[in-house]
This record gives sequence, C-alpha cells and structure tokens, in this order.
Amino acid sequence: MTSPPTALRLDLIRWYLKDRRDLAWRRTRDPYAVWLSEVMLQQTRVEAVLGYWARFLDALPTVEALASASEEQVVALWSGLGYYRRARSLHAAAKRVVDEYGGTLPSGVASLAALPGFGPYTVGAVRSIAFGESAALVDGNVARVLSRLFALELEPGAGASNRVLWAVAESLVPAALSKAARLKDPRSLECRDPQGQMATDSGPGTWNQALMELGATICAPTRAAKKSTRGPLCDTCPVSRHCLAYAAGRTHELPLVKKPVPSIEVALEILVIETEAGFLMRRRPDSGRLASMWEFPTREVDSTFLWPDEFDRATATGSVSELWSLGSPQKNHLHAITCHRIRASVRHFGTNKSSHPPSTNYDYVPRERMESLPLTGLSAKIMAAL
DNA sequence: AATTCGGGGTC
DNA sequence: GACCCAGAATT
Repeated sequence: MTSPPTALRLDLIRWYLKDRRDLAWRRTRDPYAVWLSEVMLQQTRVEAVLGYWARFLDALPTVEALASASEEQVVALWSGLGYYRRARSLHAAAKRVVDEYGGTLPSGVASLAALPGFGPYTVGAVRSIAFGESAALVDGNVARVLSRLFALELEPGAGASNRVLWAVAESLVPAALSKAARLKDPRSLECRDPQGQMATDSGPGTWNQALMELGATICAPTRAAKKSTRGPLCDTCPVSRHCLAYAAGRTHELPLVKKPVPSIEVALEILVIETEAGFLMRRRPDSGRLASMWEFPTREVDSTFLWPDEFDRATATGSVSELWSLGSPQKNHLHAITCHRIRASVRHFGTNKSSHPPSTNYDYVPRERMESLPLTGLSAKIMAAL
C-alpha cells in the first residue's frame, strides 16, 4: 500500500477540515448512526437525507430498537426517501446484528459484506468512517474526482472501469491511525493533533469523506447540455495543481458519461375519498414497485403500466367514475421516479357514509394514523397538500 | 452486463 | 426539464 502523494493528501485534507459542510452524521461516531447515514445516502443527495436521518434516529436510536421495530414502522420512517428496499435491508441487517453479534456492528469486510444492504461502497464507508479502518470506497463522487485527478478515460459503468477505480482508491487510502490516536478526541474525528492544530496525517475516514466532499461541492459533474454554466469549480479547487484533467484542459470531458435512457410519461387519476372512518387507502402488493406501501386509489389514464389496478373496485359507493366527476379538483402533482414522469390529477370526495372496506387490500385510515402509515411518496405529497 | 428501484435538489 | 445523486440486488 503506497501512501498517497503527500502534497495531494495535505491539500485535500486541509481544505476538507476547513471548508467541509457541517453535516449531522459527521458529529457522531456511533457506528449505527454512521451506518444509517450511509444507507440513506445511497443514490440520494445530502439535502434529501438531512431530515430523515435525525427523525429515524430519534424514533429508533439503537440497533436493538431498529431490530425490534415493525417493518411497517421502518418503512413509514423511510416514506418519501425512496428505494425502499434499503429500509427493508437495513431492518433485516439490524436483526442479524442483534442475533449474531449481540447488537454490535462488526467491522470486518466479510462480516459486513454478508449483511443485506452492504455492497462494496457501504462496507468501505462503515469500516473507514465508523471504525477508522483502512478501507477504500468508491461512490459517484469519488469516481468523478479520481477520473479527473488521474485523467482516467474509462468506459462508464463497465466492470473493468470499476476495478480500476477501486484499485486507485485503495492505493490512495491512508493507513489506520493508532487506536490511541482515534480515541484521543472522538468528536474531532481524527482531525486535530494534541496542540489543536489540524492533523496532517488524518485517517482513512477523513480521507474518504474529503474525496466525496470535493466531488459534491467543487468537482461537480459536467452537464452535457450546457458545459459553460456547470461543471467543476476548478478556480477554487484545493487540488487543481495535482489534477491531470485540469492540466490538460479536459475537466469538462471527464469522466466519460453514458447517455441516459429517455423517460416515459405517465398520467394518473387519484381519488381522495374521505369518510367518517378515514381516507380510503389501498395497500400495494407485497412484491414489486413500492411493495406493501399505501396509496390513495389510483387509476392510470390510457394505459396500465405502473398502476394496473382499476380503481372502480376501490369503493362500495357506486362507480368511481361517478365519484371522479363529483370530486373537487385538488392540486395536481408532478412526480418523477426513475425513468417515469408522472402527472397526477387529484380529486377529493367527502362523504358521511362509512362502509366496510370495499375489497381486500383496501382500508379506511383515520387522518391521525396517516403519518404512521408507509405511504408512497406521491400519496404523502397529496396528503400534505390537502 | 443490463435493469430495476424513488425521489428530489439544483441549475 | 434534465441530470444525477455518499448503490445494491436481481435478472
């Protein structure tokens, strides 16, 4: 393991310790809290995670609390964040950590990688950030930063490309600090020496986070359409003097990007039926998209692609087409998921008539219970706008 | 190797 | 609107 070029390390670490964002999960070394943040941050921007992380930890502050929680509560705490498999994997992994490790998250590669939801990135992140182990990681930020620093022309997404990026990352990650050094000041996260000066020999967790922070705030992706208005802020980059792409004037060309898949337009009609017993809600099937989550009765217009169910069966009070025409129009919503762009028309229908649940997978949910229900993101937005 | 899985911040 | 994001699991 060669150590990173000293000047590069110094420049990046100094910048990071001075200019990094003050993110809540950087103020803790509780492995569970770090683990939770890393899972929430998978394919999700920092800004979106901020509120969720604190709320989740407040409700389920320990591995044991998470392990003994219901899956419904866990998914409800995740509602709106997306990629709900992450929540289910996290829950399953917490149960195994309690059963197999007495509630203490292991720090070894094999142990972590065997847990659901732990891919290569999360293993490296938890090991380096939570435990201070010398473990590399590659996420979208690191891939972009390393591609530019070393002018790597890699085929985007290819397995061989990923192997190169991981090899480079592993060649750069510093050795673990001594246990004494790490324990000296837990809050400072390897950041300062005993004189209060910023340490120049920071550990792997700091190094990895510095790489990601640079990618998130300075070494930004280039937008294919408008290369002039976006892209890396090389003028303020702390390591531009080490950057091969910068030296070659190619920062806007690297990394190579593959063209995105076109998105599909979807039109939905959504009916909010409010009775004395509560809102009529549908529970989605146990498998597939948004599995087991709850939503307002939904009908897809002109096709049955995402929401194949007729919502005519959703109510015992006559045809839904009739309710649709009687309902009062609500705020329409634009909702983008993966490669679909959804236009949702919403109508609200109130009635004093309470009735039995009209069919399986439907139920009336009182307003005060809606918040504890694992709602789909779209239904949560509709609820918030009522 | 290619798909699937949500949703939103940000320009 | 268009990206693309502190990816993992499945096909």
